[in-house]
Amino acid sequence: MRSAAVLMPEKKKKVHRVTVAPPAVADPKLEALVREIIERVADKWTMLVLEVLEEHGVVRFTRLGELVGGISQKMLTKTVRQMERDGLVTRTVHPVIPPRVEYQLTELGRSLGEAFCGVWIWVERHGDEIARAREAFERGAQPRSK
Amino acid sequence: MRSAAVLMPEKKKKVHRVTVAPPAVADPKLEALVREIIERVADKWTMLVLEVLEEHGVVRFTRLGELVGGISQKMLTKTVRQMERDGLVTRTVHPVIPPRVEYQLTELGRSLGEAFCGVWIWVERHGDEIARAREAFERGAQPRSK
DNA sequence: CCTATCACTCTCCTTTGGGTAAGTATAGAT
DNA sequence: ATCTATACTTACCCAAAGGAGAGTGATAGG
Repeated sequence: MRSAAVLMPEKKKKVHRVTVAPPAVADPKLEALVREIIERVADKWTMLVLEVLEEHGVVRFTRLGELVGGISQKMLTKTVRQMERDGLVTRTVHPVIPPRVEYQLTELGRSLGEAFCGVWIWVERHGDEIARAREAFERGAQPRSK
Repeated sequence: MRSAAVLMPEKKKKVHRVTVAPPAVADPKLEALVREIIERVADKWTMLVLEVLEEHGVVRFTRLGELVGGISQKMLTKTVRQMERDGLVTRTVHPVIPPRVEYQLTELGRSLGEAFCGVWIWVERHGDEIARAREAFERGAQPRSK
């Protein structure tokens, strides 16, 4: 707000340091892989579909959507295709007249589901603690700086 | 592409069924809570910050960014604030001159980190299988419909 | 005086996520 | 002839995610 730059046109430059935090990693290529998988798997819909398929076995498209709940056909298709591509589910098309497509987890998918099991349990067990922490935080209204 | 609707202006209506998949849930209110927590926690940055804090203990802002890698200050601040709000981390401000702020997991945060442990292990163990499945999928080039 | 440091915040802008609605193909039922 | 059901795809559109980069405030050190 205080016209400062106008007074000294070609000076500063400042460089200002990058905003993205560079190296500091221990294992570059393994890290990159892990990073990518995490990004793919740490997705709301993927986790939800995974859970549904884990406890319902073989499910067809529309039913899968109902079980997941609140997902649009578009996102369901996209999620399931991605999971197929990643080898987490199999997609079986029965060439009958009203089309019938069935999805189910592969061995790989099932193992991922099991790995997530701990998280589901955690959520069921500690979910309310988060709710309480959030309320307390809002109430306390953090006197951060200023 | 073939002007069909113009020929019969006020007829069909079709309703076309909703696109979002309604009820079909077993436990509405618990489901909603779980859903919300999952959405909050199944986030790339949250998972990454959680892991870094889990294995480095107490870390300050810039260092945390470097350890996570590839995160912008903006996202780091946001992620960490949210985690603080949810009671997963504590934020300690030391009122010294170049500011010094330290982050560390709470007991709750640590337990979540442990719950995710299974997923980290899974990724390390099966990550390459996903990579291979993906290649195979691309190569196979799915002859779906058409 | 200038500069650097830290932990942010703010603005600007592009990319992605994701919902809605409609279209498609096909066969059997009405 | 029209309707229905299934599993999609496509087009349109808006909102949120998230990067780039500059600004801030206080102070110690050159």
